[in-house]
Parts: sequence; C-alpha cells; structure tokens
Amino acid sequence: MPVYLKITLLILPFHLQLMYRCLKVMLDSVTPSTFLSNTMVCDPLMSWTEIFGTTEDDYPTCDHQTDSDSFWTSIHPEHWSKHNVCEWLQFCCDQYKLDANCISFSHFNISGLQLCNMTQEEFLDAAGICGEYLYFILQNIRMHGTSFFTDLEETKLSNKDYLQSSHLWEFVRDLLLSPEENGGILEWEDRGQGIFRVVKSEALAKMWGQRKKNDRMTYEKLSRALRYYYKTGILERVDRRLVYKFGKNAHGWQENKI
DNA sequence: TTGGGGTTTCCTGGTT
DNA sequence: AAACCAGGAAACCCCA
Repeated sequence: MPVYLKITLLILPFHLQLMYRCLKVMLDSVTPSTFLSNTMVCDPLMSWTEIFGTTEDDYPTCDHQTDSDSFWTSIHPEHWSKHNVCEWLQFCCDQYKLDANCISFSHFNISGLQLCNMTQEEFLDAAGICGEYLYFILQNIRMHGTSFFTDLEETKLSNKDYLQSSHLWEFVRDLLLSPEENGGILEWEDRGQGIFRVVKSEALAKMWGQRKKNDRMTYEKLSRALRYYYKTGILERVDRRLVYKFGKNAHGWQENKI
C-alpha cells in the first residue's frame, strides 16, 4: 500500500473527530442573541484544547426515550438529519400522546432544514390535527431551544409574542387566544364569561414545562399552580373537572378588550 | 444579601 | 382504578 494512502487512513478518524468537534464548538457557541443580531456565529479565538478537548469520544447520540426534550432543543431543527426528523416524530407521538396513525411518515422523509421550511398548511396536509400540533412544537423548539431567527417576523408565533408571557395564566390565556395553533389542548366553553376547558391536560403540562425548560412538569403540578390563582382573583373556581374561569384580576382575554 | 412573588414539588385526603 | 381536585407546607428561582 502506498505511504500516502497509509497516512490518509491513519489520520481519517482524526479528521472526522476534528470535523465533529469543530461543528460542535460552532453549535455550542451559538446563542439566540448571536443570531438575532445577525453577527458572526463563532468565537474565532478557540484554542486547540477547546476544540479537541480531552481524549474522550463524546459523539452525539440520541435516546429519545430517556433524553426527553433535551436533544431536540440542543441542536437547531435546521441541522437535524432525516433520521433525527423521524426520531422527533416518534418522540412527539410518545411524549404528547399523538396518534401516529394520523401522520403520513412519507411526507416527513426530509431533512431538518426542509422540515423547518414546511408551512403550517403542509403540516396539516401531512398529519392532520397532529400536524397542527407538531407545527406548534417545532416552532416552540425553534424559538426556545437553541433557536436563532435572523428575522423576528419569520413566524406567526413570534409576531404575536406567543409564549413570551411570563406567568402561567398568561401562557394559558395566550394559548386560548390562538386556537389555530394550540393543537386543541385548550378550548373555550363560554368565551363571554371566560370559561375554558383543558382538553389535553398532560400535553398542556408538557408545553408549559417546555416553556419553563422543565421536563418534569405534570398536570398535577400545573393544576396546583392554577389553584393558587383562586386566591388572587386571576381564576375562579368552576366545579367541573378540567374547567377553569378567568377572574376579575385576569386581563387580556376578553374579545372586545384585546 | 435579602425579601417577596410566582411557581414547583410533595403530600394527604377527597371526588368523579 | 385512574384521573382529577383541594389546599397545606416547604423548597426553589428570579428579580428588584
């Protein structure tokens, strides 16, 4: 075997590792503000040791059952492979109790970049009501994971400051005010009186948990937080399961006062 | 550093 | 039996 070929084979793994580590450093160094300001992505002054690290081999792996949301928010969806997209769909079905039968998986045999370029209508075509929900989850990851929009006008969600609310009741209110985007998690029972129903309790909890970067959130705990609002008049009791009503101190939910 | 608001976590007991 | 409701207690986190 020629010497140059031996050398090439010898250094090939090293090159692959170098490429991976460079890519990882680039991704890790990215922050939302970096992209929002349209400035350079990488810190140009990375040392060799920062790039190569030590000798351990920490190639990325994804166990969507155990890593929960962390993997999907650690790498921007645009960088997902076809396999990642497929795993993400499976993860969403498991995590949010979506009916996989609704999903036309052939429509999702695409890269992360192509996924990100899909419109809400295309999601609907590909997965019906689940598509609406998947679209919402994806936008949420793009906004709150390692998301980096170059243009804040890019989505309807950001236009409405959707999910920017700091309090739980505002988060709930804003979901109710965007029925086309909340995936049927919440719905009005009596719009005029501010009475609403939680349709998918655990999905709501997961979404709130995602908002707070807390994958241990449950409806049990979320509902405890909602019950605290009875004291402050943000919510009023409705003696029906999963039904709540906005109180006199809640604002922004009335149709004529938005 | 501290104190308060707003949860989050855990719990017991009750209801649907 | 599972899911939900009620509310006490304490921990936690963030912000001013």
